[in-house]
Amino acid sequence: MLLTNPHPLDAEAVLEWYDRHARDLPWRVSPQNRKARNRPDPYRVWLSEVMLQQTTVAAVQKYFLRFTSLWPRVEDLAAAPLDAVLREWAGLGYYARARNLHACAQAVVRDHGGVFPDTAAGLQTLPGVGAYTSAAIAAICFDERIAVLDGNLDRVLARYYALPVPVRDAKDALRGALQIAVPERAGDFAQAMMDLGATICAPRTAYCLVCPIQPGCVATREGAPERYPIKPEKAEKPVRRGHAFVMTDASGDVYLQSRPGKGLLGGMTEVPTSIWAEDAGEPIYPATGEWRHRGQVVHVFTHFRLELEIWSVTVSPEALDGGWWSEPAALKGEALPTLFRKVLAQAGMG
DNA sequence: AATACGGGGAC
DNA sequence: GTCCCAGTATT
Repeated sequence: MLLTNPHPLDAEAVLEWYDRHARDLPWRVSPQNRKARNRPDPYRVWLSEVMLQQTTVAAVQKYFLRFTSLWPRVEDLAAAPLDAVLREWAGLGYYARARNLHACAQAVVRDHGGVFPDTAAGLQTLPGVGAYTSAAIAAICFDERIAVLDGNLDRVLARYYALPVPVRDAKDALRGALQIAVPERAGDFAQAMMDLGATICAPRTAYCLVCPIQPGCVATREGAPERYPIKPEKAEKPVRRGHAFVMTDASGDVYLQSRPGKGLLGGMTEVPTSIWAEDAGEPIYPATGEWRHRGQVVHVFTHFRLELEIWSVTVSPEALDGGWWSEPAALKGEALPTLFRKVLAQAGMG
């Protein structure tokens, strides 16, 4: 893919805009503060970047504050039990991130003396740190002059070059075009471009009149910047169906168990369910008792839609093994993903 | 090159 | 309802 815009990306204009309009975020060092030679803590930047993978700033903030309060340094996180990390990550989604986060903290402590590598190449060897995150940390923490290409930049550059194909078919070309533009203030530039994408060149609306790179933007000149990026058509989500079983004992405690360590919701806590398939089939109750149907929970994952029939019962706790009984007041602290919080709420244990 | 992998915020 | 978000690992 050849990018034909004759106007190079104007990094100076972007930085000038950023100096006046940078977002104030808990993991960020302001451009004014950076000019006083202050750089952010790589641990905090890494933690924020992992949390922000496919996740909005709004959703991340309270998790970031909680994690840094519980575990202020990478050694603290490395020393924590994985279960504790999963409990705190519950609700944020993409739970492989939490498992990799913990493994990464331990790798930094064990293999790097508690100090994060200071290059993108070194960072990318760590668990859960890929092309984007390694570049972001290297630029933001160490001003490595490297292209930091995330979903925001995909959109900004697709518009700037009026990219006629889906971004995934021109990733290398976009990275190359961006790389050439990276200035000495690489960290501020990376954050500036992401702020630009989040606030000016937004997905549904582009506020071109206030955009610092509007003069070179081909999509703006064409008159319909929101037309870009070109989207590949998305496949229809299949539906899976099943049953979920909420058991309480005489004292009102709820039966919980752990999911397998990998795969969907890996390592997280659940109530027993049937297999999930195209047909729910008849419920096979995990214990005998007077089961009551409590309606349905619908939950949409990235690649399928799940419809669970909810059943509840009061049982005596003998014939169950492998799990544990949790007091209702303790449910908030369990590693329950949103799906199973919805299931418990539907069963009256919310 | 495709696919698996969550959840919620903003409209 | 829809869109899509500071992506990575696996196949």
